[in-house]
Amino acid sequence: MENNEEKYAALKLENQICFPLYACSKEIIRKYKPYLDEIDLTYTQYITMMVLWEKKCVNVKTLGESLYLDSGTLTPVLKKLESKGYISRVRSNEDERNLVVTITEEGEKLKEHAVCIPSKIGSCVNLTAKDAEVLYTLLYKIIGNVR
Amino acid sequence: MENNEEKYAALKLENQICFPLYACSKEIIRKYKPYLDEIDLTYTQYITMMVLWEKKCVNVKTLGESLYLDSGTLTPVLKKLESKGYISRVRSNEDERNLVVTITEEGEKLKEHAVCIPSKIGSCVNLTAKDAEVLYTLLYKIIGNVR
DNA sequence: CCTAATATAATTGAATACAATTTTATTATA
DNA sequence: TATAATAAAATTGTATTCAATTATATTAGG
Repeated sequence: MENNEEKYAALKLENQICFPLYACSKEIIRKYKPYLDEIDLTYTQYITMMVLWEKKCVNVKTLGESLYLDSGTLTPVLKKLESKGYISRVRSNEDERNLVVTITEEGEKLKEHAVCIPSKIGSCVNLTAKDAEVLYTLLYKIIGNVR
Repeated sequence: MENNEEKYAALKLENQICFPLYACSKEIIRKYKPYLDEIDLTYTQYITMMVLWEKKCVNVKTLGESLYLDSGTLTPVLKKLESKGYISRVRSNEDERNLVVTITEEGEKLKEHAVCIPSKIGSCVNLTAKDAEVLYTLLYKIIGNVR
């Protein structure tokens, strides 16, 4: 009977690796909320803007590959960002299937108000540079393995 | 002008620690899907059952503390699990504010069909024992820091 | 004892997230 | 060229997720 105690050990929450990933992700995103509220963005809108602050212009497919999100998630996010005036959504002339997302002047300005956010989150997460690097490497290793 | 190249470095997706956490969590949960489909559970229902497989009986507040979820998320999940016959939901006699969730015989049986899942996910995530331990420790360190 | 404060779930509303399907456009092939 | 195959977004439906509010129960303080 005593080996029954171990038979289901792998099903215990404390022995999961995905659960703390899931919990950690949610808890950090929760920490973003007050800062993102100040610039009226959700976390999903924020990471979308990150891509656009860097690339200026991107189609939905490429954006989805960058963010690991599909058009089912991105379409409403992009429509919302468009309604806020931060991006434009225009079909490509070369290939009408492609929707080209371009950052606006307003969207560029928002970057100034967002630039202080990463350090605030960083001090809250509070890892050493070494730990952060180890974590970063492990996470992308997993993403590579899983996909 | 060249220091402008660095001014916004912290806003690049590649310099985030939360984004790979978020992406990694989602991608692993996606990997669970075919296995969870076989036992007709979603990931949220699965981690809820994990707590119940271990504790048999728990109130919503304690469950929420275990899973980092509130009643707004848990109430519909628990109603769904009840409709599937895996749990019962009964108000506590001692304190009518508390809803006591108890696993049923059917819920116990489900454990047998779930016990093979962790190893399948583990081989897909494919970390060494050492890496998994490092990751685990870092994640719970962050959760501790953030909360 | 009575009322204010607190505690616990449930409800509501907005925003994801994703699988599956549909629509439209482009490309490949018979 | 005509049609089949493929590709990109959008749509649909289900299930989270969470902040804020509400409803009900319990506890504490006067």
